[in-house]
Amino acid sequence: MDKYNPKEIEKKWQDFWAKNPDNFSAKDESGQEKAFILDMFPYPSGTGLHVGHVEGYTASDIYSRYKRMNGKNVLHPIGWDAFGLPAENYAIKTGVHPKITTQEAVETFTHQMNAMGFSYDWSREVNSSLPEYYKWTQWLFLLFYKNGLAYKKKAKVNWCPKCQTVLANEQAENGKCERCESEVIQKDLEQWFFKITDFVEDNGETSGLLSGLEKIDWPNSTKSLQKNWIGKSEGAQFKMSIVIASEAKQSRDVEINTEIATSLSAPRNDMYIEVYTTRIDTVFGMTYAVVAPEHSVIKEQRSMIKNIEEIDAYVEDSKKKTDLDRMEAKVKTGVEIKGMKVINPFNGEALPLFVADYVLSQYGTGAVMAVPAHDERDFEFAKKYDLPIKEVIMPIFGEPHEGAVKRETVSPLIQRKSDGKFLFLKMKGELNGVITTIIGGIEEGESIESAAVRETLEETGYETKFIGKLGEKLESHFYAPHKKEWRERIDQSVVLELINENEIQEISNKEKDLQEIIWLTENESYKKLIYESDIIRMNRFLGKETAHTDDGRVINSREYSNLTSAEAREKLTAWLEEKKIGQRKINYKLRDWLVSRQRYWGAPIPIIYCEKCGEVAVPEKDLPVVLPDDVDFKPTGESPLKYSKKFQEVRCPKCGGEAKRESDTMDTFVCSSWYYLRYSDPKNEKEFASKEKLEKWLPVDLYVGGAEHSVLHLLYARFFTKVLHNLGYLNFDEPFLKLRHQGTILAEDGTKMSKSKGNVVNPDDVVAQFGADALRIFEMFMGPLEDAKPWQTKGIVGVSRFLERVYEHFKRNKKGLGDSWDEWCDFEKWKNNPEKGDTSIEIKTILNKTIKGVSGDIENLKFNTAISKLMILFNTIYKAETNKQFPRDIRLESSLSTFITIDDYKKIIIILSPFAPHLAEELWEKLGNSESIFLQKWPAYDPELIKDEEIELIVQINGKVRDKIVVSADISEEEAKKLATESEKVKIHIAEKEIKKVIFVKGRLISIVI
RNA sequence: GGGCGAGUGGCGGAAUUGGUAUACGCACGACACUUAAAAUGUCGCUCCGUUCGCGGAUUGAGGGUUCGAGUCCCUCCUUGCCCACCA
Repeated sequence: MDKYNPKEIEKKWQDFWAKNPDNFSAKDESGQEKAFILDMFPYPSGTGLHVGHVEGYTASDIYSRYKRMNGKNVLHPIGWDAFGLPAENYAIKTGVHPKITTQEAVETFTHQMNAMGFSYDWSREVNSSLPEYYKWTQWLFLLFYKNGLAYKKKAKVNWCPKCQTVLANEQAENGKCERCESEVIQKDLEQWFFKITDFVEDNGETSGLLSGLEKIDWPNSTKSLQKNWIGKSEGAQFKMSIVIASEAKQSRDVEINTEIATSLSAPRNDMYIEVYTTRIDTVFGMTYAVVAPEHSVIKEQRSMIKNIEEIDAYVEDSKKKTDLDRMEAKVKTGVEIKGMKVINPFNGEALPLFVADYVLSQYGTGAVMAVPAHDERDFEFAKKYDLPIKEVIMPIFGEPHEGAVKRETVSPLIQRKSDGKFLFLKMKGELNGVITTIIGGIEEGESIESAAVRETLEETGYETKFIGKLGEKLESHFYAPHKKEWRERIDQSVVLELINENEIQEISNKEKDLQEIIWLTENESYKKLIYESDIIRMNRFLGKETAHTDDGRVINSREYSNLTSAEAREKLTAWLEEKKIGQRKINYKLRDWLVSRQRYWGAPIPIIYCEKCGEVAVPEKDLPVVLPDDVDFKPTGESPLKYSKKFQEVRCPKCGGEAKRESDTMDTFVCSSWYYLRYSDPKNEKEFASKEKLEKWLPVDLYVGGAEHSVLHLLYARFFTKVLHNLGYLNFDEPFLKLRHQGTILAEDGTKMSKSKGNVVNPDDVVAQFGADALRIFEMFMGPLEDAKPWQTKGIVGVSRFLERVYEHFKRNKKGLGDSWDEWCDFEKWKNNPEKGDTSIEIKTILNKTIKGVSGDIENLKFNTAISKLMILFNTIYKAETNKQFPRDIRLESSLSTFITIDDYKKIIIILSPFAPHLAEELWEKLGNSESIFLQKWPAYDPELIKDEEIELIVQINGKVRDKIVVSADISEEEAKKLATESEKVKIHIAEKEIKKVIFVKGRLISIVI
């Protein structure tokens, strides 16, 4: 037997698995418990598989093999997300048909996947670009259409001038095309949409896209990305009447204007704008209002607008701007609409109205109330145009508020008796004749300007009050109890500064005076609740010149003053509803999904336009609408399908008259939104999948794929599942119960791998050099599955050496010194060796521990630690056997003490097998087995054997490790204490001191406090 | 600007979820085998000190809770990813 030769071994077993596909196929008929383990199906690109693919696929492969060996009926399929722009763009450049490039890429991918030893069930392979697949994509489109969930609408859409197609909002990142980076422009076009917004909230029995997140095991980051994308916000929408500017001036009186405002409910006044806000509690701070350039008020009230030319010019100007321009504009721009004012219905104030493109037309009502004191954008705008800023929210200090962090104890210095009202202020100056620093509190409700700090000095009996502003000399006053009045003190000068907790600590170390003063006022109370975030909030409130946007207590708001923000929102909204001026309103950032594309390489939308009958669905019997082959790909702004006569010209299915086909195709995300369902029944010609098989295999138990799909694919797939659940086709409403992302594999220097940098690692090269088993193990060993990890070319030799050693060790464990494998491996002798008896206890223990550990690690997808445990197992055995060096026969003799029975040896090979399937099959065969190792049962561990009889008890003194003593594992506390105190090392440290306390943690440590 | 993570040796990373920090691997060093090198094997490898027994420090910095903190709490710093005028 020769050296470990992965090339030979791997080829051999890949051929074997290809000839025995049943080993890995999912059994429709089996009564065993199912496990659906799914990889995100790849886009078969011309560049082939990259190391990132290999990472995710290896993880799911290990998991699948493990589950099969644990008696699960595993469905582990693969397929191709084969439609898409790159193939079409390549066709435009070279004239090679996408069908051909895609087919070639699929072959390359298939070849590479087999070369990695992935145990897919190839009998269930799907390809979204084949008619037998997209027939059902079209069928699903029609299902949506018939249920009012697919509709056509003229819409302002993101248009990529380079790709010559419409993009979904999700694909127009930062105003740039996701694929080609060109700037996206806005176009008005007839487009198809899916009503994804109908499924944000629960819909009958079907959980919504939001609430459904709560019941699935997904990474939190992915859940929160989806939540943010949906962007739910709860607020109020209300009408503000528009009045002629000159009239508004006369009616300052609140009563009158409130009447005008409330009279909006009457039909005689339809002059109003409607605004949406989540901060109705700040409504009394409104000092102007803003509409988006696209807002209808500009078109409808032209006669009222005095500066209409100026407004038109501004609107024209912002129309020209792309979304990118608008976003990148550092300074907000806008123009006042002269000649009209809007009335704040709450106080009747007439306020100026602006048009500005910092307001988005697509969100809410396209109009907002502006509260510069409490909104950063409004603040910025108000500063620029010199508009008034009116504060109506006061932060709350020293009181529980949203986001407050409760802390039960604080250091003595800032434990002050002041009824929970804290503001950390440092007063530095002369106090009672001594230069000193004190830390003071502020009464709730007092603003910093009126009463800065109150301090009671108990030794004088006088309460002292300092009045002034931060950074300035304060006036100090004292309260004379006998006169019951405040008097000014002139003998002290104190400067007030804001400080944070760290500084308080520093002061405590440096200034003893301070401590004394504080202690004088302090000694009754050591424990107090304070709120850490107060310091930050206070800094923000006092420090920067900026809007402060936190909730707080409402001020300057008539009868609503003194309410908290939350209370005020409730009451103000109720008032709006009562007066019929407005109502509660929930808005979402998520908009309906634009699914039509003016492209060739996608599934045609199965709709026919007839002059008589209008829009007609293609009848089910006519599906699929096949994509024609003879098409000119050159983009024109319209779908290439428009120019295929054969495709275009069609009879109306209703009236038989002349008609035309819809020439748009579907977004590829439509194809990938349901492919996981198809795996359950991939050959079905009558249904997208039979109900019975869907119920057998779905939902997906584990889904592994890149985090870049956190929003698009994963949201759309959930939407599809919810629709199908809602319509009674599925008995589950979340498709993927457990989701894990593989982390990005970075280049060696920690940057992203990219073709342009030339630092892409090609898995083929690694396989050629080290073998697939080595690459699999290496990628799993690099670190946690979900972390981003840099590639380390040198690191792979470590796992390669490990595999070599496994192979070498296998050889060495055999009897005989001949050269041929048969002579090396006298298994009969090994099996029945009467002198050897059982596996040595040390090896048995570590083997059982490893079985337990590796099993647990695979369950938790912690492959890096699983591999390290396997390495430890082999190192232990190997080391024990090689503790004597050459000559070889002595070494073999020495292995007597580490003898392993053939049954235990089998267990070792089995637990290695999911990681290194080729090597494991090879060794398994060499052990004389004819059946594949992957048909074997995963070994169970013996719980008796993993218990340690003796442990190393750690002895700590005052938290420091001072000794380690070997004791029996179930040692009692008394015994442990006795043994510990008898230890010489411990005696030295205890010396004469008294033992105050002993903490005993069974089986682990004993901690002595002196 | 907002959201979510992460900071542990020269490097990738481990740590039973509050109980021996640095497992496993890479790189590095010494030795063995060799004419030599590679390969392989054995030993060493956080830092500082050391009389070679051991002592001290250490998980981005500072503070807190605890008998005990990489792990929990607070502040600050650095960094990654995603979102970004959504009222």
